[in-house]
Amino acid sequence: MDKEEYALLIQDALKRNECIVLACYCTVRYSGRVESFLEFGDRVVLIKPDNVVIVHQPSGNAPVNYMRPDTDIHAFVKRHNLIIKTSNVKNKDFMSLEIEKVYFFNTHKLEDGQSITVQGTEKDMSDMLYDNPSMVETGFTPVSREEQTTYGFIDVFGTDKDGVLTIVECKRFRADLGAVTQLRRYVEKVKKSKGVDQVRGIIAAPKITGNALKMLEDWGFSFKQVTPPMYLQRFDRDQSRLDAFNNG
Amino acid sequence: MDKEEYALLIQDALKRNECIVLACYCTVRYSGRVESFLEFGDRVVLIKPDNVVIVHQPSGNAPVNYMRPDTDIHAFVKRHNLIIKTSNVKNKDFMSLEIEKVYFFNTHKLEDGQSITVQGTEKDMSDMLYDNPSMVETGFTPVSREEQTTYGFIDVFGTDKDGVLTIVECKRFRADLGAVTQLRRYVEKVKKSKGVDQVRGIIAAPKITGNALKMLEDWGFSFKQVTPPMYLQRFDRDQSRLDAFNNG
DNA sequence: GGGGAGAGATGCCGC
DNA sequence: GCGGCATTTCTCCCC
Repeated sequence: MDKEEYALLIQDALKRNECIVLACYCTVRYSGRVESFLEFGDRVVLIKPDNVVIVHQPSGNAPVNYMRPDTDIHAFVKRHNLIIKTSNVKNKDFMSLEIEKVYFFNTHKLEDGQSITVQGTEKDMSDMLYDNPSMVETGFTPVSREEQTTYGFIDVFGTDKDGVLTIVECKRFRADLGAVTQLRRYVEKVKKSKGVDQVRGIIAAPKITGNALKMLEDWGFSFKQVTPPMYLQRFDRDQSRLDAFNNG
Repeated sequence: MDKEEYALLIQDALKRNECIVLACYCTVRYSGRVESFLEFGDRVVLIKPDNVVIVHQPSGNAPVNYMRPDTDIHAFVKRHNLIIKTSNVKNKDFMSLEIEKVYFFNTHKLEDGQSITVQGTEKDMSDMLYDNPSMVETGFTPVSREEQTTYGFIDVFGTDKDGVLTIVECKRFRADLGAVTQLRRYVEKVKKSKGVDQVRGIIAAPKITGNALKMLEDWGFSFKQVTPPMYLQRFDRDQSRLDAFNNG
């Protein structure tokens, strides 16, 4: 097919708000938060009805270049190549594709009103600790959850068996140095805000890095190993369900 | 086309290591680091030669679900629907698509040995400060860059006009609380490691959040406003080049 | 829109 | 593989 025809097909599809997919041999130039250039090679281009443009190389998880929603998209032929020139003035983003060859091209009207549901997030973990405070330690009594406005985003906030204010910071995977400094900021905020000397800090996570544990102990905080609600449980103790997933 | 045929086409394309793109009406189920489910709707599926699988809804920048490289991919028909079942045992990741209708389908062999080149990263910014130390402050003398092994990843390390050890932490966009705690960790490490009382800390960035600035000053550090090499310069003062970009 | 924090973050580099 | 960190991070939520 002629490149002029592809340019027209893209223009029509954009007008009809269709999704566009093409595979091609092209360069990619981007200018915005950084400047980047990608020499000629084979790529897949996805243009969505909300005017997102995504460019993928044949390998790798992440797109090599992209434009965020509400991008202006123009397709035309210049010097015998198909040009897709995109700009998002609001984001100060610009991307341009120079396409020498189109391998395949398709468009279709796509509609999808569904939203993904996710379970096993950090929020689920803090809910678990709130509902099962003994998982933190004996005598721990939660007072509030997601104390956002006053002290920051404290996951679980309560008192220990001696009535001392205690802040619990949850991490879903592995607590790192950032988690410790985060906890420390909360503890200091609460100390100042409540005017008390003693506020305990606990990190609850399945694991913690060595440096983070050292810094945690240097600051007088402690680590409580907690397995999040469904983290790897399936794989550790319900092999039959795993098999069902594989073969089902 | 029959769903059995699509299953065969996918199997063949996988064998030939081709890139596969399809638009379809499907559900997506994921189980791994979390569990997620997405009800029937229109999506675009991209399968790459390195066995990455990416699922996009018709809107939004990011994929709604994905599988990382080296995923096992199987396509077959079950209960009149096309199933794409993927698993990555190493990552303990599982994703399954149930496809009721295929809108379009394409495969092609794609090859790309190119790598993207990027300018304007934080590394470029620390290079600029290393080469132009007066941008930090008068009398600043860089000693080393990327002091990685001993103290962490210090961007620029040097001495001020009085010979006091000075650590510069660069941020490409806006420095936040995390940047301040990061700087603070470096300063403390260096103090301890070198056995000196006084080590200065400077954050160099185009802007800084209010809370971060307050914490910075509480800790006796300082902020130096630095415009990164090409951040927005094009837009501010070279309108002609911008127009050139827009018009091709 | 700023600001803070999570994310199935990802990806890179160094040890 | 762990660990620390940048990312055109993105996204959500609250102020």
